[in-house]
Amino acid sequence: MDQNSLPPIQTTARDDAVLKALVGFVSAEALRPGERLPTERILAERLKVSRNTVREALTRWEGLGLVERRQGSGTYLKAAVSPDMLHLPLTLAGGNDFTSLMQTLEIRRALEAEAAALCAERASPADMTEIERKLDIMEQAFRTRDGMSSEEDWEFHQAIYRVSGNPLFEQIIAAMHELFHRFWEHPLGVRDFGHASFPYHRTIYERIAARDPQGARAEALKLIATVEDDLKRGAAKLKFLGQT
Amino acid sequence: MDQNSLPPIQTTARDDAVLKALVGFVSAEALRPGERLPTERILAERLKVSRNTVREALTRWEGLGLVERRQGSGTYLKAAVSPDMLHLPLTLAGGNDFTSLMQTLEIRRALEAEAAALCAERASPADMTEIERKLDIMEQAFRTRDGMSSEEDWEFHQAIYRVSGNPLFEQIIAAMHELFHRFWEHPLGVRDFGHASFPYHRTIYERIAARDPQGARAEALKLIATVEDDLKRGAAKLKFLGQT
DNA sequence: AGTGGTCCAATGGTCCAACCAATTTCTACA
DNA sequence: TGTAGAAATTGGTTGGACCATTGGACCACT
Repeated sequence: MDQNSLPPIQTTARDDAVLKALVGFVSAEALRPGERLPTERILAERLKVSRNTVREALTRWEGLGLVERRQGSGTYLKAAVSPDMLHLPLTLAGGNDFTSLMQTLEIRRALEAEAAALCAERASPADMTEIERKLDIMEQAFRTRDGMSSEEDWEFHQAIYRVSGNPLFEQIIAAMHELFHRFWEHPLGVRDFGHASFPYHRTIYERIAARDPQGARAEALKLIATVEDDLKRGAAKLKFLGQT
Repeated sequence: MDQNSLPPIQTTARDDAVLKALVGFVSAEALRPGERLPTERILAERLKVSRNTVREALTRWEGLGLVERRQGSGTYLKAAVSPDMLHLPLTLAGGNDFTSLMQTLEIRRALEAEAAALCAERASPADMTEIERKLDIMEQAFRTRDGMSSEEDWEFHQAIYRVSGNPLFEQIIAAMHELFHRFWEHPLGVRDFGHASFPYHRTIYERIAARDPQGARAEALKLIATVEDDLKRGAAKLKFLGQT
């Protein structure tokens, strides 16, 4: 039997309907991020549903990062809303241990390489200027403080993601960045952590400037490889010292 | 059930506290996906919180795909829950259009290549047997139906993600698979959609079997490239016909 | 033994009315 | 005119009620 010939019927879908109505409202009113939505009480009255139902719908949107609620103030739009959005809720089993850090690094390696390659294909002259500016700032910070600067480093990489033309790169890696950051603060006792990765920032930039996707991909892979090496050294050191 | 695994929560930040308490409960009871959570009324009573607050917390979890609620039956765990989860709500603007499909394909290309490379490094003999089995099934289905079979094809790729040793690959791509699937059903009028990618499944397998990470990476990139080409052809065709 | 029907308790879904807590706005006083 | 305090606004929480669906128990009939 064809499985699709008997789809489950849809009986009740109150809050989904509320969501749909909200999408329609935001579109009709042309609300832009930062603007305030009607109050829950007004929405409940207009949509002829209880305030509880409105709240469930808004809770969903809040979970998706589409909306921010401020008690006493109101509910504010945080991102553009369109009728044909697609949501991919991901929950990663994170953690601070060596294994999960390596796993997130593997994901980052994959995305970093691809973003660099796409960047090399698509960067406009203006884009290149912007990336070079971020690179200069990063190198300057490196020389001044004689060490990797996670903040300027991160901005350089973000610029590449942005120029890649695919917002998903930045979204995914940004979500994992918190994890990296937490870890960056305590570099496992490896004093020169991140030093090895420094030169590859410029080589990546050069490959992008040369419109060489494969070269950019290769350099990005080398960069992440050095970070992985540092991570492994740190883990080995901790293990040697008997820590977890 | 252990009474002490659901202690009353502290004041302020109610629903976040409820979520934290729920995480603790699931951990303490070692609940596995598919098992049923306590009813909302019981949770409300144990946590000394109103049922509405419990519902808001569960709505969050439902939005994250962690939990499924069935009226009249109960609330069921859909995924493993750990205290240090990382939530990553991705929102794609535009559902079925060409741009967002290409964007997800770019992500998939990145992850597919990396997973194949890792797979080539880490696959055990048993793993290789499993992958080859999936490959045979897929090729069999291809010859029988004279066309790509999204189901068997998907299983082959999943096997690779699994053998890569990094669950994040499967999680991220699985989250996007729904999009691919919806699209696969309506291949944009390209009759032989996916045909071109067929031979690369075996070449990927061969590179993995040969313990050749770079080769596996290259073959995976070729596979996705054929899919992208099909997608572009389909988009051009639609544009030619004046559709959207 | 199996089939279908009926009933009933459990459970999530919705609603209401009130109050709490944070924020904003208005107002009266110095 | 400036500012502290009152009042209104708004999201957060509570408790209670009822509805819709589910799934098991029980029963009559074949």
